[in-house]
Amino acid sequence: MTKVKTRDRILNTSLSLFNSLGEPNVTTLLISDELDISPGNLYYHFKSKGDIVEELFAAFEAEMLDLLAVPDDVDISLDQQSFFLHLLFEAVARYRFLYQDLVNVLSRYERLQLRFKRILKKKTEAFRGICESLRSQNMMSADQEELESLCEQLTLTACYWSAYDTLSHLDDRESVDPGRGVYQMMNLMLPYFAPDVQEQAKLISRDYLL
Amino acid sequence: MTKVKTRDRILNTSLSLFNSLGEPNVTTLLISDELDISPGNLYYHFKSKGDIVEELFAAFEAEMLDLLAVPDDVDISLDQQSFFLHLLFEAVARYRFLYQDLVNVLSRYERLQLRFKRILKKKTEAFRGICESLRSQNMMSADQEELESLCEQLTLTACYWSAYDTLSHLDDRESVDPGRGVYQMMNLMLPYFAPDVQEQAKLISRDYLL
DNA sequence: GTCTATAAGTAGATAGAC
DNA sequence: GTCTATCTACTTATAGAC
Repeated sequence: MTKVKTRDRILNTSLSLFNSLGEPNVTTLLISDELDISPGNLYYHFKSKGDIVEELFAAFEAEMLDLLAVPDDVDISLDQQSFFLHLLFEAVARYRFLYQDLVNVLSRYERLQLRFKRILKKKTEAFRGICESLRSQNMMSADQEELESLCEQLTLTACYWSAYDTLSHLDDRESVDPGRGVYQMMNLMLPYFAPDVQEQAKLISRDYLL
Repeated sequence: MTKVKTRDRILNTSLSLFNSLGEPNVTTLLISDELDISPGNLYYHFKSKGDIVEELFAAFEAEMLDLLAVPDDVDISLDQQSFFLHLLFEAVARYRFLYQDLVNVLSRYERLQLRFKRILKKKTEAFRGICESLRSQNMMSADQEELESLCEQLTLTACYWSAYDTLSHLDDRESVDPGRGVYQMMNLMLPYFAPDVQEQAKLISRDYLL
């Protein structure tokens, strides 16, 4: 049978507790309690709480870098683009504990700072790539300054939408719906689309509102 | 001479430490140390750390509600609008500790949740008011759906710009420049402005880039 | 691999003298 | 109003038995 290893159970449970309670509020004791194992056992698998955080971060990082490795010499369709956004928001939502208390987490685990910033930078670059692809297909028009501002706005929104959304229902922090985020991102780009593309984009984005 | 009361010194120092180190990382001992007073003395003035946070929050809330009490039957000019944004970003920057670890702070001081959400709501309403004023002056055009999405985006950005900006320089967290934030907010509205207004808005917003 | 027991450290908060 | 001393509670982490 599929017997999940304790080590992985610790990671899974930690992630889920971090997401729902906030990483700083989750003690190693709570994690081991939730798993019905002893604190000592937890420390057999991870030499510190920070190690758990770092390993979760590494998984997040890997997913992100994989997702953001967009080939930049290919024409991108609106559908591909919204699908990309969808995946992006799902990934962020899965590791939302990082974003919810970002400054706090990054200041206590300093080694993550640079790596997080690198991901942020890649995100902006990916958005720039997408916009430039759309622009080269005459689906979008924006001057350099507008584009720069837009891509930063997209990065900011990709980061903080889930945290902002969480505010609306701080009571149950289990569920997060990535749909609204995608919708919002599409709306950010909308004004820069060509008229016919706008219509198409509106239809796609509304689907994400469920 | 102007002898500042200990109570106020505690508030000022706490605010400044919260902003630069993050509220969860600031202990009552650190605050009293910084002020060269004893921990006991601090607890003479405030019966708990939470009380300090709540009092700072109350000041933030008062400033915000005052600022957001926009009369909604008056025509608003672009200059007034950007000035409003400027004040808004300054106020947020002054209490940025709230935003940097928002979920964490609100979950530990539950009584602040509703009040914070109320401010958020007022913010969105203020933006809606401004947009509708501009719209009634034919300076702006947007359908209801666009406007709703835009106002939410403005609220999100007003909240998180300073935290996002902090990421770029996590090393020195003393200084925050509200200018970029205003620029970014103006850029969000820009596409919905009438052509001549756009030109004017671009000039204004660029001034904020310093 | 897993447990129990416990050390070591830190945070928030209080008591009582001056 | 301010100080010193101290308490309680909690968190991370380790030691050593099974």
